[in-house]
Amino acid sequence: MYKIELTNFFTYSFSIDCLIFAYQQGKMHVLLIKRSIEPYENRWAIPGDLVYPDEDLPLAADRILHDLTCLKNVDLHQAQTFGDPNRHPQGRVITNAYFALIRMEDSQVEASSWAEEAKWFPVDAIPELAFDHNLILNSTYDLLKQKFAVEPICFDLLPERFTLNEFQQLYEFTFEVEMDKANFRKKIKHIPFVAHDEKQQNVKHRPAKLFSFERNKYQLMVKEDGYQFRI
Amino acid sequence: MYKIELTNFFTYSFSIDCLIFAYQQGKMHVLLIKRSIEPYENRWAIPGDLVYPDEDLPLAADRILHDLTCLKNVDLHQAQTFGDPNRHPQGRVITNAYFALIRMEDSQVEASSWAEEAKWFPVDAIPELAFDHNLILNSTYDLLKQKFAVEPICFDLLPERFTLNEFQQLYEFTFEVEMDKANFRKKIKHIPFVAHDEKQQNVKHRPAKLFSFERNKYQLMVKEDGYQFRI
DNA sequence: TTACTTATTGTCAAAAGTACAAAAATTAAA
DNA sequence: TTTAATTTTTGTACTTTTGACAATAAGTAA
Repeated sequence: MYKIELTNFFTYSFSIDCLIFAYQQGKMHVLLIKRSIEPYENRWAIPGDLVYPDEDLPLAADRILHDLTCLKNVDLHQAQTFGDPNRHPQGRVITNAYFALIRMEDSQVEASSWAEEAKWFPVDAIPELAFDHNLILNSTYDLLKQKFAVEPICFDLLPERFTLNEFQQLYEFTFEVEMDKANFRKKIKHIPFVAHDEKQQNVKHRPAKLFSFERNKYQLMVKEDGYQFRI
Repeated sequence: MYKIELTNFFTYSFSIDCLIFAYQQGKMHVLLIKRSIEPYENRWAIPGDLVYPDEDLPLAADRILHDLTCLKNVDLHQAQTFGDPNRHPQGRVITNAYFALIRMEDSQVEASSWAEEAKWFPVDAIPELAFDHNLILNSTYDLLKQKFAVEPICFDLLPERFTLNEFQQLYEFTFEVEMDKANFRKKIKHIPFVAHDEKQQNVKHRPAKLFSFERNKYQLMVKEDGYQFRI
């Protein structure tokens, strides 16, 4: 009985949109695709598609991202859900945003399926997108910046080995502040880094030491000492 | 053409679950209802129901909460979305959690519609709930604690006028720490409070001064000085 | 060798945090 | 009315962190 009522509500569909961010040349970028289908044909959009009726959300997010951009093994985090009844011109589609942070140079992006083209855009120069995708992008980017301060996700954007200056530049860009180098180093003293013997190459000045974020140690610190990452 | 394809995906329904928290007698509580319908008849559950085909999510959250518990004018915040294909025994129902913080004594709760009963449970003594509601409750409570540290939402739990000690107790409960009274007061110096002339009543010792959180001033500080609430 | 550039470390004062103590305001009992 | 008891509120001395700025170190290029 109730089951019959339930089917009355089968008038939505549900999609996932994947916001892939990368930091390159001092700017944050986001990966967009050009739609080759209606609606909004030829418009730039966040890669996203409908979830299969029997598909779990995290798996759907992986599949959809791979279908459209060929990206694999990306660590997607759930963000907000957008459900304005009029957000899709052809019916009710509620969509759940997921985001991930990646290193552009380590990732092979290739448009596929109904994505005609895939391209990185600086977040401060986004064209008018399909659907409510500008809203989704802005909200998710804000959420991202909030998470930056309390979870060590920013290291997904940096090379595996980075200089403290690269880290500082990312920090300054994200929080829109400037900091003294010496003071920044004091501020991050508590973060578990490995210092490598290796140094920066091909610079015409004193090369900086390379560091890595020590994820294992971080997880241990969280578990054992209740460590709270905060920058 | 695409439209026809889209209807193939009309095999979900979408619901909203409302997690209402209140702090009473040194403990956090959450409002649950007893289901009078299948599935999970007679089980305790988070108040939630299906979203109408044409209804926006925030409005649906308000309506559903009111339908089941008679609560009105509650400030609901969006939380996570749960979409395990098997979470509902009668079909695919993706659900979006919303949460709110309220003062128990200011709120008239009354079970209504298919809710047979509505009752407050301490979060550390939750029975086995319908569907995946234990998971939803735990995840949302964790999220709540995270938000506590960076948004001034905890004042929704306190009386309009509260003593600094009441505030401290809520703080200590939430973050599971103990603090020296004097030091706590220094820590919160930056938060915009109004000190009232009024004092605590009916205590058999020196009565404490009453304070209120100054929301207007807070919003101004955020806007003008980029103030970041952090405790 | 020297000039130049950026990395890294150090210093000192101010601000914030920590541990503990003292003073103040109220009730209840002597 | 005084005193004890209780809790609020303020103060103090010490430690740690932060912020502004200077000094030193390690490279490149001429």
